[in-house]
Amino acid sequence: MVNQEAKTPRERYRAQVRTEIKDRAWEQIATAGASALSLNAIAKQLGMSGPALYRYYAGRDELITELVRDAYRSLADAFRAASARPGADVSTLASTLRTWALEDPQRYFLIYGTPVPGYHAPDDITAIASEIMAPILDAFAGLPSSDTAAAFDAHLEEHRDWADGHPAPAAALRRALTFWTRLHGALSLELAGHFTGMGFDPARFYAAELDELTAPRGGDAM
Amino acid sequence: MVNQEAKTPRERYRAQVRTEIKDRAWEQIATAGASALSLNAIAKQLGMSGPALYRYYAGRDELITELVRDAYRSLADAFRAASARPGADVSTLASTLRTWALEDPQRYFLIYGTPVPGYHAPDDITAIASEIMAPILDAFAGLPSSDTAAAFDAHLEEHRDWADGHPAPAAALRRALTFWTRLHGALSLELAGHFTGMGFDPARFYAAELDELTAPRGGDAM
DNA sequence: TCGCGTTCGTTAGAAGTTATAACTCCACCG
DNA sequence: CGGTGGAGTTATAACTTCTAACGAACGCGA
Repeated sequence: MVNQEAKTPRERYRAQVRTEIKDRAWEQIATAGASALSLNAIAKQLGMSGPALYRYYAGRDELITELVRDAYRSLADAFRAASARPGADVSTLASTLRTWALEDPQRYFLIYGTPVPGYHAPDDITAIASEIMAPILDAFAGLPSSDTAAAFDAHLEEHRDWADGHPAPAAALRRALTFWTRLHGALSLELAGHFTGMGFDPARFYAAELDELTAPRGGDAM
Repeated sequence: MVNQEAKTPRERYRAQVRTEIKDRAWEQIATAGASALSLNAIAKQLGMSGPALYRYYAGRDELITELVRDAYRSLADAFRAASARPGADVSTLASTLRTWALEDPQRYFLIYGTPVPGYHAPDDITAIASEIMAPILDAFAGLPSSDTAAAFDAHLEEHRDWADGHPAPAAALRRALTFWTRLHGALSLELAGHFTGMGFDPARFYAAELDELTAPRGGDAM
């Protein structure tokens, strides 16, 4: 989307049709979920019939993989932009995540939802996934932390490869990890509709979870 | 499964075939996920061809709904059994949840995974869902709690319908809620494979999260 | 014990889906 | 201005869910 360096008119056209296909795919996914995505329906919407689409994507899997890649990149970009804002902190990231998720729940589930047992994401996608972790680590590395050594911190100190050379202490790593998992827990259950009918406000619960995530504790200060 | 009161031989046979169908469906779901569930394949495995299956289930949706119901009931039963064990506490429930989830990840995702946008679960299923909450509420109601009033607790006091008349204070309700969402966050990300390649032990992280869930805090004692 | 009706399983078929193969045709590049 | 490669087409195969119509078997009641 950024590098629109299309020299030949053919490449320009091809790129345009590809994004058009993805746009329709996102519409379908937003309304009916990823499992209901139909290449045929997309082709019809574009005015061309069926197999023409295979000139642009090798198949359903390749299209979905591309959408997953875009979703990851979108979230990574949102995080990067949010953390670049002056005065940005953990709370900024949290609200960015929630806003991004509510913007298109199915896009969120495309990343953090039910995985297909056989499928393994390509390397460049997992690279973007780790790119998402960086702003979170940054945010927690700058936060004052008076941790007592939780048992998990020591374990984490020996397995900090995923931090990708980030100089944060193990306690910050753990905080970044819990930031991720707890907010995912609250968010995915909300988006999946498991809170409907319970009455309380999901946004307040999310805020309460975030609050506990940032507030230092007394004894085992998290 | 419990009430095997099948009077007529026809009903006996019918019930047996229905469970046979569900067994094959579970096998397929465990290996290929719910989206790849094929009624035709199940019929072939049972030695009968295609449309015969519609005598037993009105369609794919009804079969999946039945599987979802069974999954909920299975988890509810596991929770009930675990909380009935002498010395059972919050940690017991947590390990029960994790064991149950690891036993069949796709069954877990059938409940807490990506929702189909249009679909709305029948009432009896949501009833079982609230039945799952009861043991958690019990466990936290019995735990000593020195909470300062978090803003969310007050909000929760006004929206405690979902607790279904449980006499636990709002603080316990919040703890039960966070128990659910945090463990779901850690568990679903693990099962979805988002921890693979990060190096650390998901079980230890799960234990650390549980630890913080049960340990009372200093200031705002959670 | 015998018949009749319910239910089961079958085949046929419609309307979808993904995906491949073969063919036409136009646009662009040299 | 011609040749080539890419775009889009139809036809086809192999799937899927699901409906309709038919036959056969099973069991209940007389």
